[in-house]
Amino acid sequence: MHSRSPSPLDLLVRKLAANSALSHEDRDHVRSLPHRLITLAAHSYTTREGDRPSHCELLVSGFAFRSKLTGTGLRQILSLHLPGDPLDFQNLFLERSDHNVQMLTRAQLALIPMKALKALAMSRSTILAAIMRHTQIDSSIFREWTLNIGRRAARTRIAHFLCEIAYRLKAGGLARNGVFDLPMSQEQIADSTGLTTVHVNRVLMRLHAEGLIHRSRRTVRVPDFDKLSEIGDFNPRYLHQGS
Amino acid sequence: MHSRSPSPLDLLVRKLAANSALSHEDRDHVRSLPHRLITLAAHSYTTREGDRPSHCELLVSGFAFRSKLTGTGLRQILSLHLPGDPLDFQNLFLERSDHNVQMLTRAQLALIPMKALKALAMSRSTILAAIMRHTQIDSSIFREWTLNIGRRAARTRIAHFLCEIAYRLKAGGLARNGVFDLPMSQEQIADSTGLTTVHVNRVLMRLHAEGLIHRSRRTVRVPDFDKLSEIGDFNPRYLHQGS
DNA sequence: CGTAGTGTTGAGTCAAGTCAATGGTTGTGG
DNA sequence: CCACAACCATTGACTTGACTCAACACTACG
Repeated sequence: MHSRSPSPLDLLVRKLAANSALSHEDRDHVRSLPHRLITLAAHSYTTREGDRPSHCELLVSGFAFRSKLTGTGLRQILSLHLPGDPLDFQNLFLERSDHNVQMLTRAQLALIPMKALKALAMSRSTILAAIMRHTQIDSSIFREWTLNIGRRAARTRIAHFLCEIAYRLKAGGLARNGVFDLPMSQEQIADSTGLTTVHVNRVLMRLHAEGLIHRSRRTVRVPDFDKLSEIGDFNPRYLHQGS
Repeated sequence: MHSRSPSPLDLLVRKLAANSALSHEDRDHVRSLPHRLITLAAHSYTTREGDRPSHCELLVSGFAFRSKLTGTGLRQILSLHLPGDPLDFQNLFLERSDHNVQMLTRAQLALIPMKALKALAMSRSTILAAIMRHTQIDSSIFREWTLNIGRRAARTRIAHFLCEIAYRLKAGGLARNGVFDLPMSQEQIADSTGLTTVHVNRVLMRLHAEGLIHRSRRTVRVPDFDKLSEIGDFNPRYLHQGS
């Protein structure tokens, strides 16, 4: 075993190995995928609906999201991506993207040529399985969002949304003592929850007044996660962590 | 090449081969998967949230759907499955199901032991890739539903829903001249679109009065698909057919 | 210090929900 | 074949959660 220099691809290895068993050999193969690092400004797109993606993107730092637009231009945010998340596995076997991928903040991405990733995946089925498992967890989150948007009242819906972010950030080591960064405007929260900006503001104000959340700028503190979970009808089962 | 007797697994072969290139050898392997046929009554479950699925299910005849419930018992239907659709690829690499799978009508299922399917998929990466592609199309449909429920008005939403079903049924050879079976109660349509039964009824009545749809029992006729598509903001791109 | 993006608030409206009753359909068992 | 039960569709009257419109305040940043 020779020593290796740390690489952004370690993030990908960690992500895949967290949910699937990967041999040392598999890990080495992932780590030696060709890639290059780029930095993007907040709001910039990496993929637009209709694009033929040529690279698979790994979010090294910063936040990103996926979205779709209606014919009249209304936006729905479909998912949120935290540092360390791969962004494009959902498109791996589709010719054209059916949604947009956009940065929420300034972000660093590792770009892995789709061809190389696909070739590796096709030659090592454990890696393909690990990727598939990751996309299936992604899909489970889509399903929970559908339930959230379709069947929960605004207050519950927003509480649920906050719980998910808090939980995922904590799992990724990005939250301490219930304090975390949520670099989203209220408009973006509205587009994530199927509500309007004004209504999101009112609900947040009320949650704040009730002491369920504390906000200053883009930092949120949740003093009692269990209480917020109850209000948000949140159960992390759908995130398929551990097990 | 020897002759083969027709089998329910031909449906699976057709489904997978429709979207991915599979060799004759691959097809033969899929066709020779172990399986057994069962018949289920309308409304029966094959999977419940929390279950550890042991079989992968292929819908041979009849209709099925996936759903989740909120803590207070409200239901959201997440997807609809037509004859020929596989039902459980979404759970292939997850230990526990995060949603329910339920029959809409009396239905025939082919049950394929998960182990056998997984073993085949792991030994032939083209097959795993075909399965993955299928689940990714599934996910694309989840995303469109999220947009539909989150950002479109009731009338548009229901029109969109009807267009999707009509389109998919037609693609599967299950609609003629814009006439097709929609074996769903208005309550089920409501749970699919994030609306209430009463409101679904009013919208359907209005669409009917405007001549955009004709209904009798569980049969629907769409005289002008393009017009309904326009009202429903429907574009079949997200179904990733052909290409 | 101006400009653009956000956040906050009030007043008024409306799409969709709630509640409740009626009638129609389907299926089943006697 | 009828009668009952269970489910489903339809409608009216009323309510409300969320939206719209329109100000105004705050913050960040060149």
